[in-house]
Amino acid sequence: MCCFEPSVSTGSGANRLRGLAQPMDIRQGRTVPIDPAKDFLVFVGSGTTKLIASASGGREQIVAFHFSGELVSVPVNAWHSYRLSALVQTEVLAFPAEDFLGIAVSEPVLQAELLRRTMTALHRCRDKAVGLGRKNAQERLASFLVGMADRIGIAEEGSCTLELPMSRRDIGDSLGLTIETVSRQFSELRMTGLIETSGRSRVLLRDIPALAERAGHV
Amino acid sequence: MCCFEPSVSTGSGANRLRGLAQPMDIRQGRTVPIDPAKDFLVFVGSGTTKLIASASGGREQIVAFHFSGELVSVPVNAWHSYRLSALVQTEVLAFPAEDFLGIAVSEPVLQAELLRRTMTALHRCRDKAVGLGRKNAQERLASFLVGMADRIGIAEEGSCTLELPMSRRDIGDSLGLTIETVSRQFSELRMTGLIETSGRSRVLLRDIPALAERAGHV
DNA sequence: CGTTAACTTGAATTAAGTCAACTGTCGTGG
DNA sequence: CCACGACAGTTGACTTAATTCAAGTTAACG
Repeated sequence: MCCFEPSVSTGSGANRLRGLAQPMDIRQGRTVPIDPAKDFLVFVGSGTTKLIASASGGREQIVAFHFSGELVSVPVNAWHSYRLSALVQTEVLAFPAEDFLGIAVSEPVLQAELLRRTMTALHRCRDKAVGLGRKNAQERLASFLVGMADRIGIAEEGSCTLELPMSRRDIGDSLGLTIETVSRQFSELRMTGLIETSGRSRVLLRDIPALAERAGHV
Repeated sequence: MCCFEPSVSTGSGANRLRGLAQPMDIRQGRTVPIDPAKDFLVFVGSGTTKLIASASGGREQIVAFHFSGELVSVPVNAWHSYRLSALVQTEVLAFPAEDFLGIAVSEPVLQAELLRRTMTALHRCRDKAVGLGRKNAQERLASFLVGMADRIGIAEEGSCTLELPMSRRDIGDSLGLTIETVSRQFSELRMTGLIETSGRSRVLLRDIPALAERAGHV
């Protein structure tokens, strides 16, 4: 459970935190059931989740993916309605944000960790916004792959293997593209030899610097 | 200087914070000069700023606007290069993020405020990502106007006046659109009677609920 | 009052979306 | 272990929203 767990499991605030949230098992494809009346902070103990925003007209945008040990802020009073959904069998702890923050005030180390994570999420979200606002389909997919390599890639000599837990639809919903466009861009990258794929979920990144170049990362 | 100033100006950490940053006056159109080797936290004392990300090919995406009393996190180790630029004559305090956070650990109230603000920024950024990923030009502009009304609008009976400090280019760079498309959408909204404009910067929002509807806010 | 840069409008182009048909993968049950 | 069915993914042809390029207008400042 990564670097967050120590803060949770020690100190006087830890017991108070435990009282706030029951551990929950979320089955693949299910939404984390949270009270729609307040903001939540959800800790992903194991598994993978996606944070989905719904706009009008049934359009959905995946705002972030989360892996074991990560913490997600799920807002409720926003312009769009958000929900957190499990990509695989996932264990979570869902804390009402206000209660969590109340406890964190008296636990500076916990609060500092929370702040650090929130800033990381903010910086990721900004980089994502740049991609959505100013990049073409090819750059978006390249950027996505490089980003995933960073988080869940298994490095090999000069290359990197990815086992993607999300479907092409999820990738499209994350990149602001249709499933068809994502597919075409996969084919394109395959054609140029930058990646290889096998089955639906395995991707081999053959040259990450070249992919980052193609992603338009400055 | 809003609700952040009290935290800065009282307590033992306040003096330490003051030692970290000289107040700076940034002239219209100039970039806040910060050491490109480390992350910064910039407090906007008065004025307005834009946080710009540069992707390859000279493309720019404005990631956020900031008004008096707000705090901006300017990252350096990200996929894109960021800079903070003044839309009008602006006073700022620029803190090296690491130093600021070091002091904040021993000032729970300051840290809590910082956390609260960072979460607000994250939630705004997510809503923005939804717009960039899944909305058409009309919805994006409507969303922008409603958002600005929320932050700097002068409410009147049933309507709201905006004095926009940013150009059409800035709006385009913020919405992931070209200046021409922004202009056409302004005309469109004018035509349908949802807004009136006078001069380059004044906008009258005649029906905010209708605009929010058109913005695709759920 | 004149100049200049910001903004607007129009016509042609293009990247991505849509619609439709086809193919491959993977889990199930014979 | 293999065959089948269902669904995920791919590919192609056509459409469309937004961009690009170009030519006016208008607002703001000296």
